[in-house]
Amino acid sequence: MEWSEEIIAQLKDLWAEGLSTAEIGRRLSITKNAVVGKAHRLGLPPRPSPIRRNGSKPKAAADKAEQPTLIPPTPEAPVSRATAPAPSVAPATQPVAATTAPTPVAAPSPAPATATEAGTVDDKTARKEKAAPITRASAKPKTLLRSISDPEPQKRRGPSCCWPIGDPGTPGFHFCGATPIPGKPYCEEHAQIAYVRLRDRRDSVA
DNA sequence: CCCTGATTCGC
DNA sequence: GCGAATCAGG
Repeated sequence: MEWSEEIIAQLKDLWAEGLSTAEIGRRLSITKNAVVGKAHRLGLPPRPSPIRRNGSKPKAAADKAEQPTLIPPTPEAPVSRATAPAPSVAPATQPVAATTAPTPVAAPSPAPATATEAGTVDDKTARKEKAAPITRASAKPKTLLRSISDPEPQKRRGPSCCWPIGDPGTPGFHFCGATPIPGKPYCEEHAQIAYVRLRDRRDSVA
């Protein structure tokens, strides 16, 4: 796997957007493991994980007998207690990023009755499609990104596919812009990637 | 069972 | 450095 700067940039972006590792993996046509692994190596901020590994290591780690690592008795007791401190600390402008809604299912398509295509396919499979959690236009207040001609495409003209092309923050970045499928934020091409069947998403992309 | 992310470890 | 295998919680 060649982690080009661009790929890495996309990974970072998607990661920052709160997409699941699997989601990111699908989009980059790689496995979630690759995503997670790379993310860690890149030192990307970990996201809420349900698990905490530590109890046991059936693997070779088993012999990793924990050394009685003398841990200094945390000599620090600076806490003036109470939450009073933090005097001139940041004005609490901490945006906390979009960590809130990883999978908001922002699908603007309210009616699952998209018989158009769903009807034919297996009911379950069809409805199994999950809306890409990508927030419409990964337009993060990246300052420099602002310079893009129009931050709100679908505002003035017809809707356009907002699939990100390139790395947000770099000159070449842009959104797909193609005509989206009615009721969806992406064009047909990207909708296929964005909306994945839960059943056989394993090898979707390709 | 499905999902999820984290860590380990052979490559 | 990479990522499959594995682990582990929801």
